[in-house]
Amino acid sequence: MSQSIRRAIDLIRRSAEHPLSLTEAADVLGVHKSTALRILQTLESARFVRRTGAGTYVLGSGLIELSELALGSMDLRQFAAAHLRGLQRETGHTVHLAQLTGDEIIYIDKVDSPAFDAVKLPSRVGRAVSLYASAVGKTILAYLPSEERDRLLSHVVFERFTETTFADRDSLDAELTRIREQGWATDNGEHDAYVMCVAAPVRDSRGQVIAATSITAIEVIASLDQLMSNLPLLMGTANQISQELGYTLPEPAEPLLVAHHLRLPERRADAGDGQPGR
Amino acid sequence: MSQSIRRAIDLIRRSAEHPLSLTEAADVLGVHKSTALRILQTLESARFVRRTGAGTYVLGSGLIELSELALGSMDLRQFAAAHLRGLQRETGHTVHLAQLTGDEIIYIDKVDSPAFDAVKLPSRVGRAVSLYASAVGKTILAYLPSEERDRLLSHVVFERFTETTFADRDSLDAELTRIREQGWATDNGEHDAYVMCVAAPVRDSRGQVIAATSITAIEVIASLDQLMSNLPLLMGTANQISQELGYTLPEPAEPLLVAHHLRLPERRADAGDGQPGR
DNA sequence: CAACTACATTGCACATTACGCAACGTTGGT
DNA sequence: ACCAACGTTGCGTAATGTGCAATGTAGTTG
Repeated sequence: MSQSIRRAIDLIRRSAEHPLSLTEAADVLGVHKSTALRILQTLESARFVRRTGAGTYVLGSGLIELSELALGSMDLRQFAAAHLRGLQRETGHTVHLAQLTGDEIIYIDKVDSPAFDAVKLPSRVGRAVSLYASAVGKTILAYLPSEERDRLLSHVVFERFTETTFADRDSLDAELTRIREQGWATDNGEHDAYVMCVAAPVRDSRGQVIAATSITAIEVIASLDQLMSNLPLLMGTANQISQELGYTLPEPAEPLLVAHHLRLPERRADAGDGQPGR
Repeated sequence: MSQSIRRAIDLIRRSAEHPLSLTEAADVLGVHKSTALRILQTLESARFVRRTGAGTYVLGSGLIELSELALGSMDLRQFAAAHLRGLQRETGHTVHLAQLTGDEIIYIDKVDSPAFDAVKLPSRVGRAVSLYASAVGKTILAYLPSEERDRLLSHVVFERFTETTFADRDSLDAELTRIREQGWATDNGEHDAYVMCVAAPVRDSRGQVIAATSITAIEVIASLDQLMSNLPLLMGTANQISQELGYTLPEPAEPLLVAHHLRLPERRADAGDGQPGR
C-alpha cells in the first residue's frame, strides 16, 4: 500500500491535532526534512493543510469543506443541532442523528452523554450504521417507499450479530410493519448485546422520512424500558426537527403519542441545571 | 510535488462528490485500475474513504472526524448554529462565526445570505481570517490580554490592502481601544474595498472573549450604516451564544447598547414565518 | 445452466517517482 | 556580527509505485 500516501495521511492526522513544524513532521515520519516538505507542499496545494503565520502546518479548509460536502445537507444538521443537545440534556442519554445518504445510512451528528464516556459507543459521525440492526436504520427503512427499501436491502447480507438481531428479510419486514404502526423503533441489543436504542423518524417538507433521531444507552445504565420512558421527549424532538425542515404535523385526530409532541416546545424554557440561558 | 498524493487527493475529492467505482476512479486519474485500487485501499485503511455495499467508494468517517477535531470546540459551533441562522434570517445578511485557534482566527461557521450568492465572499469555514483587517479579527484582538495580543501580532506583517486598512500597529491599537469602548467592531472595506462587516464578541463562561460573530454585506447590497442598523440583533445574538456557553451578562448599570441585548431574547419567540416551535 | 461480460483483484518486472544527501538561504537570538 | 536552528533547492540513486497480463468473482443474457 502506497507509502507516500500513508505518510501524507499521517501528517494530516498530526496537523489536525496540533500545529506541526517541518522538522517535527520529518521526525514523526522518520524521514528527511525535504521529504516531509514535499508532502506538506502537496497537501497545502490542495488546502488539506495550511501554513500558519509562524510557519507551522495545521489542517486546512479544503478538508473541512469536503467533510461538509459529504455530510450533505448541513441544513439538517444545523437545524437539528440545538434540538439534539436539548434532548441529550433532558434524557441524559447519548443522542444520534442519522440520515440516508446514497445507499447507506450514516450518522451525521452525535451528542455524547457525559455520564458514560467510560464506555465508548462504536458510533461516529460519518460512519455507516447497520440498516437492519439499529433503531435508526430500521426507522428509516420502515418509512421508505418499498422499491427503495428493496434496492437498499438487495446488496445486504444478513448477519445474526446477537440473539435479538432480525437476521432475515421476513422477520425484518414484520418488524418494519410494527415500526410503521407504532411510529418509532427500538434496538434491543440487536447489533451489540449491551446497547439499547429508541429512534424516531424525521421528515422533510414533503413528509418524506429522510433521517432518524435516537437515544442510546448501554445495559448497565438503563434498560430498554427505562429508555422508552423518554419516548415523548424523543418524538417531540424528532417532530421539532421535522418542523424546522418545513414539515407540518398532521391533525392530531390520531393516537396518544402525537398529543405529547405538541405540548413539548415548552422544554426550551430551561433545563434547571443552575446555569441560566441554557 | 508528490504525484501519488495528488492522485489520492483527487480521488478523495471525487469520492466526496459522488460514489466512485474502481474503474471510474482509474479513468478520472488516467491510470490503470490496479493503481487506482492501491490508492483507494490506502485511503480506506485510514477511513478516508469507505466502501459501500455496492462496492463503490465514498468519503469515509476518518476525514469527518479530523475536520471536527480541527474545528475544535464543536461545542461552540453547535451552540451557536441555531442563533447564527436566526440572525441571518432576521438581517438578510451573511453571518460568520470566527474563533481564535492557536495563533490564528479561523471561520468555524458561516451562514450564507440567499440574496447575493451571485457574488461569492472569499470567506470559508476553516479558513484563516486577517487579524487586523477584519471585523471579527479586530474584535477578538481587542479583548485579548495584551501579552497574548502582542504574541499574535509579533509575526504579522502589516499590509495596506485598501485605503481604510489599519496598516500599522499604532493605528490598529487606537482602533482596538475604540472597539473595546463601544463593544463592537466594523470592517469598512479594510481588506476588500467592497466588503463591509460588523462584528460582536462572544465570551465563554469565564468571560473571556473566544470568538466573534459578524454580519457581512457588499457595497451594492448595503452601506456600512445600513449594516449597523442591525447592531442590536447582532449584539443580541452574540450575547445569546455567550450565554449558551455559560456566560452571565454583567448587571445592566451600563451604557445604552447593553440595554438592547437584554431585551432581545424575545426574538426567540418567532421569526414570523408561521412555523411554530422555533 | 452455461457462456458471456464487466468488474475487482493479485503477482511480477520495469522505470518513473519520491527519496536522502549536502549545500544554500533565511530568520531569530545572544 | 556571529551563531544556531530551521526551511528550501538541485541532483543522483534506488526504492516505490506503476502498467501489464493473468486470475477471480459477480451479475446478465441467450
